Amino acid sequence: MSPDQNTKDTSASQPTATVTPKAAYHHGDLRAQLIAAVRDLVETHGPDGFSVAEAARRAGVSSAAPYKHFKDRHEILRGVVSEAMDRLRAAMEVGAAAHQAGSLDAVAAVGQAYVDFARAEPGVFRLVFGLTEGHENAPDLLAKGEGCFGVVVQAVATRFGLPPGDADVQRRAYMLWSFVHGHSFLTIDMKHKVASAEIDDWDYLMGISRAILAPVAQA
Amino acid sequence: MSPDQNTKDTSASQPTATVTPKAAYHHGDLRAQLIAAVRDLVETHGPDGFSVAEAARRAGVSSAAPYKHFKDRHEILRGVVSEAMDRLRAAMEVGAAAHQAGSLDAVAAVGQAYVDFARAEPGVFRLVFGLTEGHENAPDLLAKGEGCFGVVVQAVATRFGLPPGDADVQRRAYMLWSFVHGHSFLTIDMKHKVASAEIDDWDYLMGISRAILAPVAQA
DNA sequence: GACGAAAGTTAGCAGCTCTCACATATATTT
DNA sequence: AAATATATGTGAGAGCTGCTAACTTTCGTC
Repeated sequence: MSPDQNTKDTSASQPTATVTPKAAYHHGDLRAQLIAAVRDLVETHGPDGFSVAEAARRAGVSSAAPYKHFKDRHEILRGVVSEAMDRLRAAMEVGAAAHQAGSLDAVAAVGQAYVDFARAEPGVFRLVFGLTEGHENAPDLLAKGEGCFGVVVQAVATRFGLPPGDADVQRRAYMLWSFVHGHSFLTIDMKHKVASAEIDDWDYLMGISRAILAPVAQA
Repeated sequence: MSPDQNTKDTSASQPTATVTPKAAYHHGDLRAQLIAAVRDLVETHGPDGFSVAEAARRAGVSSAAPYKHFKDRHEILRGVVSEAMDRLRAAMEVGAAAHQAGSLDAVAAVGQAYVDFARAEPGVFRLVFGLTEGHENAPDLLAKGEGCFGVVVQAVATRFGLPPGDADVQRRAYMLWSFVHGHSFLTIDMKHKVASAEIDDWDYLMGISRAILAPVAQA
C-alpha cells in the first residue's frame, strides 16, 4: 500500500521514468491507482459492486480525492473499460500474430484471445460490454471498440486477400465476432453448466471459423 | 416455506375476477407492481440505474414496504429476471410453433424471438444475462435458463429426429444459442454501428442455422 | 520569492439500503 | 362473533455512498 508513496524526489530526473504516464504531484499517479483498484473491485464484487469511496480507501486517499481526476463514478468506469479494451485488443493482435498470416489458425487465435480474456476477467469483460450510461458521451470507447472489431476484420481480410472494407469480409467478421462474443458470455455466465464445460475452446473456434469462412470458394 | 408461491387463487370463486391476478390485501398486489416498476426503471435508466426507493415511490408505498416482499434489492432484480425469462421462453416457443416442426425456419424463428426480445427490452435483456450476485443462490433462475436453452435443443432435436439428450444435438444447439446470443448483445450494444445495421435478422439467422445444422448429413 | 494551478483535505448535504418498533388489515380458530 | 395470529403497511433512523464547497498544501513557472 505504502511502498511508493514517499517518492518525494520525483523520478523525472531519472531517465528510466518508465511506467508513470503522468508525473505525480503529491502521492503517486492516483489516477492509475484508482483505475486499478476499481478494476479489482469490479472483478471481485461484480460490475455494480464497487464504490468510489472503497476505491479511494484502497488507494489511501480521502473519499473526495477521486473527483479531482474523474468527474463521475461513471468516468472511472469508463477509464477501466478503456484500459481493458487496450489490453483486449493487444491480446487479440498477439493471438493473430502467433500464427501464419491468413491461416485459419490466425483467425481462431483471435477468437481464442477474446474468450481467454472473458474467462480471465469476467467482471471486467461484462463491464466492457455492459456500459449503458456514459457510453453515449464516449467516442473514444466506441473507437476502441471498432479497433477491436478491426482486428477480426483484418484477420478475415488477410485470409481472403480482400480489402478490409469489403462487404463480405465485414459480414463474415461480424459473424465470427458475434459467435465468439456469445460463447464468451455464455461461458462465463454458466460455469457449472454442462454444455459449455464439455467444449474445448480451440476445437470449437476452429470449427466455427471453418464453417463461417469456408463458403468463400463458392462465392 | 415457499414465500412466493402463494397463488392460492382465492378469487377462484369470483366469476368476474378479471384483472387482478392476486387478491389484494391492503393496496394491490404490491409484489407484481414493484417488479413492473423495476422493470421499467431498468429499461429506461439501465440495469444499475434503479433504486428500491424509486420503485416504491412509483408504486405509491413507503420506502420500507418493498422489504416485506423482497429481502434484498437483489431479490427484486431476481424477480424481474424470473418474469423476463418466462416471457423470453414463451416467445421462443411461440416462434418455434409458428413454423413446421423440424423445419429450418422453426429453428431460425427461435433465434428471431431471442433477438426480438433483446431489441425490444435491451435493459432487461442485459439484466437477465448480467446478474452476478444472487445468481448463485437462485436455482430457479438457473432452471429457467436451462428451460430457455431447452427450447433451442428441442428445435434442433426435432429437426434431426434425435433425442434432446444427444451429444451432437446439444453441441449444435449450444452453437446456435451462442451465435444468437452474441448477435443480440452486439446489436443492442452498438445501435449506430455499421455492420449490425446492415444485417437483416432473418436472413442472417437462416444462414447461421443452415451453416450449423447442415453438416448432419455427413455425420 | 511570488503566484497560479494542480492535487489533496475536511465538512456536509442529499439519497439510498435496510432494520426496528409500531399500526392496521386480513385470515383462522374457537 | 370474538379473539388471536399473520401478513402487510408506516415512520424513524443508522450507516454508507456520491458529490460539492471551501480550504490547505505542493508543484511548476515567472
